[in-house]
Amino acid sequence: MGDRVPKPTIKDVARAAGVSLGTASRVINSNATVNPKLRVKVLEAISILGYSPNAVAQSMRLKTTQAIAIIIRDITVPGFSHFIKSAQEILYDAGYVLMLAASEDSKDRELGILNSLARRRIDGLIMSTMSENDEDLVAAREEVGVPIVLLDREPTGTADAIILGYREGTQQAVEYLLNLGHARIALITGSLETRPGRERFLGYEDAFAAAGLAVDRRLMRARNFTPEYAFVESTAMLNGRDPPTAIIAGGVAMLPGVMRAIAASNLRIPADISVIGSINSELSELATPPITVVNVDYRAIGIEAARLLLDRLDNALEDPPRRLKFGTSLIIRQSCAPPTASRLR
Amino acid sequence: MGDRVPKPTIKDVARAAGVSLGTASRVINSNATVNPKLRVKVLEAISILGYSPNAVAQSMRLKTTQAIAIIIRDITVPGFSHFIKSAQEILYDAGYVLMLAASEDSKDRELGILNSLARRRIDGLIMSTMSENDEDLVAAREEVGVPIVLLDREPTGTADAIILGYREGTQQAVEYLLNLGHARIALITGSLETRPGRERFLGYEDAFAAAGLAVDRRLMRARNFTPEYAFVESTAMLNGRDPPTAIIAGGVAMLPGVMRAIAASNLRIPADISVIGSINSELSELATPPITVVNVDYRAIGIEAARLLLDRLDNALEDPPRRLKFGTSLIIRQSCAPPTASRLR
DNA sequence: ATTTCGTCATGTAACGTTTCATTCAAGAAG
DNA sequence: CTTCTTGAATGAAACGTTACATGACGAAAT
Repeated sequence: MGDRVPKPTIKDVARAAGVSLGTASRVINSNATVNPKLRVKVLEAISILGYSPNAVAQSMRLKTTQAIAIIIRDITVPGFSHFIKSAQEILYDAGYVLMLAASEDSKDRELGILNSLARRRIDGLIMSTMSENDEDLVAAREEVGVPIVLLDREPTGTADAIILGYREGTQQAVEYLLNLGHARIALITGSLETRPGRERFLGYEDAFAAAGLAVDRRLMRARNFTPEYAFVESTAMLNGRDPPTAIIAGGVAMLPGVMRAIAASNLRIPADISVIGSINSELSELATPPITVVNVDYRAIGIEAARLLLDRLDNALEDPPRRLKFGTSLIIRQSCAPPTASRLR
Repeated sequence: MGDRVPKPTIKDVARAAGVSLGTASRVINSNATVNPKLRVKVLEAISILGYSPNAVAQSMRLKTTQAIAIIIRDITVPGFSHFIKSAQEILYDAGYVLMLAASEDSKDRELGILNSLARRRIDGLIMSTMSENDEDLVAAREEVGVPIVLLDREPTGTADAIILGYREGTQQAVEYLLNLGHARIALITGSLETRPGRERFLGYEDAFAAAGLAVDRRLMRARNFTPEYAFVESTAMLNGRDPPTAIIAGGVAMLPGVMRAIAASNLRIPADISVIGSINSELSELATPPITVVNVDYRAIGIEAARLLLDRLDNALEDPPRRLKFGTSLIIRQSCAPPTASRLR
C-alpha cells in the first residue's frame, strides 16, 4: 500500500531497547534466561515499533517454512472443497499455512506445481496425482523431498495414503440395484490409471460375480472424472441400443453430468432410469427426487489427512508408510426404483 | 522423505563447475553476459546435481515471496470455490503461489490470519472482510502492508475492490416477483455490516419504492450468510403469521437452507412458494423445478480480481484505488409463479 | 587472595541467494 | 611500447533470523 516504510527488524528492536541482537532474539523466542529489566525494554520496543518477525528469514535459518500444500484436480468439486476446508483448519491451528494448487488433470501442470513447490521448500504435501505410476510424476514427487499424503491413490515410495473404500461401496450400490431387478447397470467413472477408477470397476464386477451374472463391458465407461464426460457417456448409452435401466455416477463430480443427460433425454428419475451418485452433496440431497449416493465423508478425510501429515512431520520418524482406509455408506433416497417393464429389453 | 540429503545449493553448483558463485548466479538468471564455455559447464553442473534455486533464499534477498493469499469466509460455497479456482489459475500462470485461508466469519480468525500472512511477507492479498469498518480489522489489513483487493466490500484505505451489483440485481428480482403478483416477499441475507447485505436491502426497497408500495420490514432478515440461518428464518416466516408468498435467498450459500425449509414445511415450489436464489449453481440448475437466480459470474470475478492485483503489483504504482463493478443477471427458470389465491392473506 | 563457577549479555557465523564494486586480462589506440 | 578501455569473472556484502562460542562480572569455594 502507500506505506513503503520497510518493516522494523529485530535489529531495530535491539537498537531501540539498547540491547544486543542476540538478547532481543532470546526474549522473542522466550526460552532462555534473560534479565527481567531488559526483557521489558525489549517487549516495549517491540510494541512501539510494531515488530513482527520475518517468517522468510526464519525459514531461511530454521529450514522449515511452516507451509503445507494441497494439490488437487479441481477445487470446485463439493467433496474436494470440504476436504480442503477441513484440512486447512487443522493445518492452520497447527501453525501451518496452506498453499493450494489445482492440477486440472494435466500432467504438465502437476509437474510444474510440484517443481514450484519443491523450490519453495514446503514442509509437506497432500495430493492426489492424476496417474499413479507415471515415472515423471513419481520422480517429481520424490524430488520435493518432503512427507506426502496421497489422497485415494496407490502410494509409491514412502508416501502415506488415505484410501477410500469405493470397491465395497460400488459393490453395495450395484447389489442394491440388482436386488431392485436391474440388470443393465451403467457405471461411468474416471481413468483406470488411478485407484478410484479401478476400485469401482472391481466393485462392480464383484457384485455381478456374487450374483452369478456376467457383466456387459459396454456399460462400463472409464476415462475421466468430469461432469462433461459423464454427460457424454450417459447421453450415448441412454440413446443407444440396449440402454441401461440404471446409471452409477462413479466420481464425485459426475452426478450433475448424468442428471443433465437424463433431463436432456426427457427421462424421469426413477421411473425411467435409476441413478446413484458418488458422495453426498446439496444437489443429491435437494434434488427431486433426492438422489441415492455412495457417500464418503470428505470432511473427516480432510481432518485425517492433515493429522497424518502433521504426525509424520512431528515425529520426523522413519516409520513405515501408513495407509488409512475410509469406508463408504450407501445413503438410500428416492432415485432408484425397479426398472419399468417397457424399458427392459 | 527418506532422502535427508540436503539439496544442492548454488555454491555446490559453482564448485562443481569450477566457477565463482557470482558467475553461477549469472548464468542461472541468464541476464548478464557470461563466457559460453563457462555457461555450459554451469548448466551441466546444474543438471547433474539436480539443482533448483531455493525460493526462500531468493525471497530473502529479493524481498518478494511471489505468494498471494486469498482469505474468504468459506471455501466450500460453490461460487467462492469457482472464484478461488479461476483466481488461482491466473496467479499460478503469473508465477505466484496461492495461500488460502478461511475466516469462518470470525473476527479473531480473520485477525490471526492477517497477522500470520503479514509475518510471511506475502506480496498481495485478495479477501472479503467480515466487517468493513471494524477498527482492528482495518488496522490489521493495513499492517500487512501489501496491495489488497477487496471482494464485494466497501474499500478502506488504498485497497482496490471488486464490487457486485446486488442492489440492482435484487431490485430486478423483486420487481419480477411484484409483476407476478407477489406482495409479501421475504428477503433473507447476511450482515448489514458488509456491502452485499446492505445492497440487497437497498435493492429491495428500491423496487418497492418504484412500485409505490410500502415494505414490511418483518420480511427482511439480515444476520449472516449461512444456509443454517436461511433455514431458520425461512422456517419461521413460512410457519408464522402472514407468511410470504415468495422468498429471496440473498446470499450465495443460502439457497439450500431455504429449500430445506420449504421441503420441511411440505410446500411446493412454485405452487405454494416462489423462490429466487443468489448465483447459479448445480443445485439451482438441476433442482426440480430449476431455480431462478440472481446470477453473478464468479469465475470472471476471480480472474479480474487476480488481474487487478497483478496489475497493481507490476506497476507498483501509486495510482488511486480502483474499483471494478460486476453486474448481475436474472436467470429466469421455473421456481416462480403467481401466488396462489389460498395463500394470499 | 586466588581460583572456579555460574549467570547473562554480546558478537558473530551461518542459512542461500543476488548484486555491486573490484580486479584482471586482453585488445585497441596513441 | 605504454596507456586506455572494454569485457568478463571474482569476492564480498547484504537480506533478517537463530544459535553458538566467547566474554564479563560477581559470588562462592579453596
